[in-house]
Order: sequence, then C-alpha cells, then structure tokens
Amino acid sequence: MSYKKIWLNFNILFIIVLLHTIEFKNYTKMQIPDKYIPKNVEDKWYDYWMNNGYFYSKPNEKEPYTIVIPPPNVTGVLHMGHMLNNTIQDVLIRRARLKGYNACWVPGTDHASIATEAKVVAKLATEGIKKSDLTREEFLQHAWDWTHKHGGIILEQLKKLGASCDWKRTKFTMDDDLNEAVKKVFVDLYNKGLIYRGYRMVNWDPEAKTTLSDEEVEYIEQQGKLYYLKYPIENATEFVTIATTRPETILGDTAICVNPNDERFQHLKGKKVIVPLANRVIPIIQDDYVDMEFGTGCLKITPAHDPNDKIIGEKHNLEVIDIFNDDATLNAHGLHYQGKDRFVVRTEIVDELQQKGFIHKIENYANKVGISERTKAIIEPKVSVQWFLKMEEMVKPALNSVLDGDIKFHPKRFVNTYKHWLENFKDWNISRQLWWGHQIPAYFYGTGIQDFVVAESKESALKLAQEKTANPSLSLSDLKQDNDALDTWFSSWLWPISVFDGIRNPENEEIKYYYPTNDLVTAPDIIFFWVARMIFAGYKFRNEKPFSNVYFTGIVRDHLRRKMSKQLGNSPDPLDLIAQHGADGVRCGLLLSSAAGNDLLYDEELVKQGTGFANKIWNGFKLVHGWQTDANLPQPEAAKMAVKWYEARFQQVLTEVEKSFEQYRISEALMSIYKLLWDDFSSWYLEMIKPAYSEKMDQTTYNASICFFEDNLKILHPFMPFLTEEIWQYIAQRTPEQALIIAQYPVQKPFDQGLIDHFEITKEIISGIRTSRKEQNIAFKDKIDFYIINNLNLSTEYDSVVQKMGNTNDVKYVNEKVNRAVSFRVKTNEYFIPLSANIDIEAEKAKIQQELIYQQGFLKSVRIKLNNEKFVSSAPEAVVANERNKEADTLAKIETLENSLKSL
RNA sequence: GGGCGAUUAGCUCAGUUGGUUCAGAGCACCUCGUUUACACCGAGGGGGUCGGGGGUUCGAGCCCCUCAUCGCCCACCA
Repeated sequence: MSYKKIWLNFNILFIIVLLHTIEFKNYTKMQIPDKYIPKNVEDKWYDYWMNNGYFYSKPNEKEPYTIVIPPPNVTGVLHMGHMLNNTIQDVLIRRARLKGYNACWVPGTDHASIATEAKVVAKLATEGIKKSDLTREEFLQHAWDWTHKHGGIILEQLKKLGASCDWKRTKFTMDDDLNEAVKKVFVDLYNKGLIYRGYRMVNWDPEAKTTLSDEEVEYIEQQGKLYYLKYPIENATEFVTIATTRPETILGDTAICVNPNDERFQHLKGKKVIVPLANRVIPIIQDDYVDMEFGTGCLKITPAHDPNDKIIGEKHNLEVIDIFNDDATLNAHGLHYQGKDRFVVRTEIVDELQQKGFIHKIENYANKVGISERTKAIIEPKVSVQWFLKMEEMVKPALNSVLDGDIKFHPKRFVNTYKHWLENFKDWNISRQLWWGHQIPAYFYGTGIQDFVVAESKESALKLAQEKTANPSLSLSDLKQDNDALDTWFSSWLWPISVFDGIRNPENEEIKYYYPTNDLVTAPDIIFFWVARMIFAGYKFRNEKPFSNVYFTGIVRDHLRRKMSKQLGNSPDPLDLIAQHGADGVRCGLLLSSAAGNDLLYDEELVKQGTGFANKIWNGFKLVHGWQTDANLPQPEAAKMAVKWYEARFQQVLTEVEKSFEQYRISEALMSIYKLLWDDFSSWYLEMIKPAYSEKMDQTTYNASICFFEDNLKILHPFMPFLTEEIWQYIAQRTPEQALIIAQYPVQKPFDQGLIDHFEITKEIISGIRTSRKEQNIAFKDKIDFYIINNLNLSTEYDSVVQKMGNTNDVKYVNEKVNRAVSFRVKTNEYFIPLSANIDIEAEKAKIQQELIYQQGFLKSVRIKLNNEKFVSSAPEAVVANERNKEADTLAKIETLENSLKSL
C-alpha cells in the first residue's frame, strides 16, 4: 500500500467517524453552549415571555396577587434604587405566578409636577425661553413634548431587568382617566367640606415660585450669624436689643415681644420702638411664647415671614407686612433695597445698620434652614391663599389599620415613625403655583376670595355658579379656572385605586377583583408623601386598605456608605451593569445583602457572586445533561441514598424558604436556595450519584436528578428568571404552556428529619476521612481501607455513600482498635484508616489528648449545671434532660478517647 | 430638643418568646489539590472576651439600667 492510499483511507475513516458523531448527537440530545452568556439569552426569553402574554392578567377564577409599582418620575432614568426595588417586586410577582395566583403587576409613571416642570424650565432656558414669556398652554405643550420624548424610557429599562409587569396596564398619572379621578375626588372632598381655601403661612419656594407641603421641605444645618440689633425706644434715648438671624426682615417687623414675666422689661410695658431704617413705630407686646433665656429675651415679630410670628401676630392683631416678591427679591416695602435678592440685602443691610450704629454685636450661630426638596432653594415662609385638605378624620382609620397589623410594615419599626407623623399631622396644602399637573377644578366668577365654585367640568361649574350667584345670565366666558395645579401626591395617593378605574367606576369588575392589592415595595423616604396618603385614600374612597404589606427597602450606598448619586459619580449605570454581568447576576447581587429596611452597601463583588452562582448552576446542568443512561443498569446503593436524602433536604429548604417569604426576608430566602443548590445539590448530591468516567447511569437516578433539577429551577426562577428559563427549555422541548415562568411551584410535603440528621453524621464521617487524608498526605485518588467500631449501632445503609465520597474500600466493622492506623471519632463511634507507612504515634497521641481536654472541659461545664440544685429545680425538664444526655455522651466519648490513648 | 434604630469574625449581616456544642452565614483570607461539570472549581483551616460598665436570673448575644459611638426621622427657640 502506498502512502497516498493510506492517507486516503485515513481520510475516509475520519469522515465516517465524523459523520457518525454528528448523527449520534442529533439523535440524542440538544447541543448546549459550554458557557452561560447572559446577553445571548436574556432578550430572547424576555421577548418569548412577552409574546406569549405571560405577564398579562385579567380577572378570573384564580386568587389575585397584585402589586402596583411605585411610579417613577416619567422623565427619570433608572438608578440603583429602582433596580433593587423592582427586583424585589419581580421576585414577589414571579413567585406568586408560579404558586398559581393570578399575578398582576401594574406599571406606570408619575408626572412629578414640580420635578418635571423644573426640568422643562431648565431645558427652555437653554433655548433662551423664559417660562414667564409663555402662556399656560404654550408651556404645557413644551412639557408634553418633553414627556413624550423622555417619558417611559425608565419602563423600557425595567424590561432589561426582567420585570414581568403587565405592560398593557401601563398608566401615567396624567392620563385622562386618572385626571378625571383626581377631579372627582377633589370635588367630592370639597363638597364634604374637607377641602377649603385658606389664608395661611405656607412654605414658599422662590426658585420654583410655588408653595410646598411641609414634607417637601428639608432642614439642613447652616453656619449662620446671630445679629443683635438695637431698636430705639420712642421718645427716649434708650434702646431695646433683639437677636435675629435674618436682619433683612426688620423691614417687615410689626412688633417687639417680651415675656410678661421678664423682670428686666417691665418698664417697657406699653411703650413703642422705632424700626431702624424703616422708621416705623411698632408696639412692644408681651407673650409668654418668648424664651427669656434666649438671646436678649426680646423678640422681633415679623408675621409675614415666620410661622410663629404669624401666630403671635394673629393673637395680638398685628399688621402683616410682606416684604418679598415671588422670587424672594424685596418689594416696595424693602425701601431702597427694592428689587435686590434677600441674601444680598442681608449683607447690605447689616453694613448700613452697622454704619448707623444699630448693631450691638454679631455672633456665630448654627441654625437649621429649610430648603426645597426639589430645587434646593431656601424656603421663604410666606402667607398666602392656598387650598388645603383637612386631615383630621382621615387619620384615624389609617392609624388603626397599621397599629392593628391589618397593614403590616416590614420592618416593623417604621410603624413608630408612621404613628408619630400621623399624630402630628397638619392640614395638607394641596395647591401649587405650577402648570404641569392636575389643574384645580375650581372656577372663579368674581374677584372675591370665595367667589368660586368647584366642579368636574366647566359646564357643571357654570350651572353651580348661576345658582350660587342667582344670576342665570352668567356665561362660560365669565368663568376662569384656578391657575394652580395640585400637588403631585394628590394624584399618586389614588394610584392603587385609579389604575383599576376604581374612583370613576367604583363597582367595576377590576377594582373589585384586584383591590386591595397585596404588597407595596417602596423606599422609606416616601412613607409620609405616599404610603400614608394611599392609606388615607384607601379608607376614604374604598373604605378598605390599599395593600396588606409594605416592604421598605433600604438606600443603596457605596462601600464607603455614601448614598449613590449622580453628583458623586459613585453609582454604576444599571444598564451597563446588566449588559456586563447579566440581569440575573445583578438581581442576585442586589438581593444577597439587602434585608428589609437596611441600607444596601453595593459592591460589584456581590454581582460577581451572582454571576458565579449562575455559572455554577449552568455547569451542574452541563454535567447532568451529558450523562448517558442505560436502562438495564441497577441503581447503585449510594445513588439510592442520595435520592432519598435530597428529596428530604429539598423539602426542608422549601419550608425554610416559605418561612422567609412569610417574614419578607427575601435575601434570606435566596441564601437558603443558594446554599441548597451549591452545597447540597452540587457538592453532595451530584458527587454522590456521579458515575465513574465513561460509565453510564441508571435510568432511575437519572430521572430523579432531572426532577430535582427542575424543582431547583422553579424555586430559583423568581430570583434568576433568565438563567432558569434557559436551562428549563434545554432540559426538554416545551410548549408555551410548559414554560418555566408559568410552571407549578413545588408542593410542600412532609419530610423525614431523621434521615437528614443521619446524613449529617455521614457527612461528618466523610469529613473525618478527608481530614485524615490531608493530615497523612494521602491523595484522594488512592483508595483506602476503612474500619468502624460501631458503638451506636448506626445503620449501615450510608456505607455506600461513605465509600464513594471517601474513596474507601468496603467499610469494615470491627470490635477492637485497628493497629497502625489513624483514627477519628464522630459521636461515640470510632473510625480507623490503616496506614501503609508507620504512623506518627506522638502526633496521634497529641491529637487525641487535645480532644480529650476539650471533652473534659465540656463535661465539667455540664456537671456544674447539673450540680446546681437551682438549675435542676427551676429549668424546664427538657433542658435538664438534655444536659443529662450531654453528660452521658461526653462520658462515653471520654472513655473511647482514653482507651485509644492507652492502646497507642 | 424629642423619638426610633444600630453597635456580633477583616467586610456585610443572621441570631425569632432567655435554655440542645450558641457564638453563626456569605464574602474575603490561609493551606492543599487538575479525582474531566465548573479554578466563576474542590477539600480542609484560622479568625469574635457579641461596644464599655452595672443589674435581674439557676442560666444573658437576647431582659433592665447606664455610658460611649454611629445612623435615621421629627421639631417654630428668634
């Protein structure tokens, strides 16, 4: 044969082999990728879920499980807080879906009145357009354009995370139907006398030029100064010295106040002082509000710009002089400072006062100053006519439901915060001098403060106005709708009801089916803004709670405990993170360390742990998937035990997971599953049943393993939806009805605790073998002999497991110690591994000696307890019996050890 | 100023009505190891007087008092 022929034959042979291989593979199982690469599969499965409509929900015969999303700002972008929050919601929803509930997660966005308006104003400013140059309609057109351009991006981002929202239900708080709900509620509350118009001290944001609710004001400490000013007493040469942090407001002063009990100022009674610079004459009044200890004991009263001064002013019928324009520049009352900003004026007026000798002294002084949550502008207290909602009667049911536990907070401690706030709640200022929002449905027909009617439409307003004025000739053009918009929260407090159209159509099928919702997942910083108000609304408009559980997430911080923020640049871009590590990894990473209400210290290591976990599971699947079976093979003893054990262990963990979820300990649930799959399933179960290299597996074990794998995937799916669906679909060809996302969650069954306990002992024995191997430098691949002195008469059914996992020959039972062997003890049984080489007797002795010392010490501590009469007489019987058992066990163990020592 | 919460291993945290060896988990760390699923691995290991002090109890990480430190929320001291 020539070389050419040989070469040709070789080629032919090669081709035949190759063809055979290809045919063989097609014939058996799907080829699976060697690595799990999230970005290759995540979009595929999300589209699959969407296309098959698994996220969609409509009322049916099943029990509903409902969550309404905390609607993010419509033009917002996803940040780490959203990621955490929505991951938790998705876990809850997916789990409910698997458990057979009709799971409904309603997504949507909030118009975020002040935040969005500020963005639009800023955007217009870059184009050289001022808000004040536009009509309301023109401005709103810009706002809508902006909303359409940026709105909903955040919802698209949530899809990348795997959020299984019912997207057909997506709502926006300014949708027409939601707007109607807001109007209806406003009119209703007005007609019941709960909404009123009042002239009150409110928080004024000079930047956004609107009022704010008390909750929208944050207080920050500021290093300021305390100015001591001298006011000349009328017709005298004397001065009265007052202390103030805001010298510019002297121009609005309408009195000086002292405490009536203050001896120092008795002679001033009935006198008057002259306001420096303004040269107005104002009275000296007395009120015990004044703290005699603070400052000079004299207080200047500026009713227009200080809430307390306002109260005193009302009490003493003082004049109110407002010195500011809407942008906090001074108005005509500001004399020659008119038109200048309040802080500029502060500096200048101090100079002038100094020059003119009105300043006694200036001290450094730290005080708190209120700033706008949104614009960060310093709040100016100001009196103006605004709309208010009476809260008094709303509070009671809302407080009771939480105190009674009808609505549960997780963690519980937020109940205190909630209670304290509700007990001190003042009427809610609901009007805003903004355009972007729900316009107040009040219509003015005159200029008087009460010349208005409230109605859902202009047409019905007209009728009311005609009746009220007894003027039938009043026409639509005589009516002018209130310019103000409502506080954002006045629409979002209806969210759990309005998304199901429960305000306009209280009897509709959807609201009756889905309401009350089950769980609310949100950040604690909006407990007052939103959570409390939804509870108010629930009882007010449905006479029922809006949800049963509130899960408060923590704040996502970096590893230095700094809050993640754009400004600091310490927040990773969530989408980059997902692209890089996969949604499952990110979800896992976020959940692994986020107990409810605890802040989460984000660390990329956690995400890596998540991806590592995904990889581990994938590899386990590769192993199982690669096994070839032989129906004629009997099931090995070790595999039989492994199957029985894993069945029980799985059930045990399933129970743990249920319990964790009941308590909303979601990270704990994930950790239980993590350990089950990594330690129990991969490190123990799979190793126990794994056939030797190139050998086949029996059908029984194989089938059981596939079942276990499927059950594992089911319980993991809520946490890692993409990976689990991917593997699920590789395990078998599935129809859309058989997708994992809608599979049936494993059913809880009783399990054999004794079996698990016994296996724990077996693990200890195997661990003992491994330790001995290590100490003696015996490689794992070398098979060893193994002997037991079985004092406990443990059953031998686990011997096969020991043999396999310890790589030993048949386990041999003996009555006497084995010579030339190392030994270890589990419970009171003793185990021996004979050595071919000489053993180090001294080392062995030392080891036993050490164990002996520990046991003797332990015995001593047990006996101290048992010899204590008071312990024996007052401790519960079970506890005492336990101590006696410990004593007996320890004695037996000590005996064993002493014998060993002797025999050496 | 008032209230709430925290302080446990190098880090992040569990520890459920005081009682089984209760001082734990994950990560990190150290040692050894390619036994073909996985080095994103396996086996083994070290590490904490549970913030300090006092008290109650037969028994305290857990209950009480007190001090210290940190965090959060609320509040009109000019």
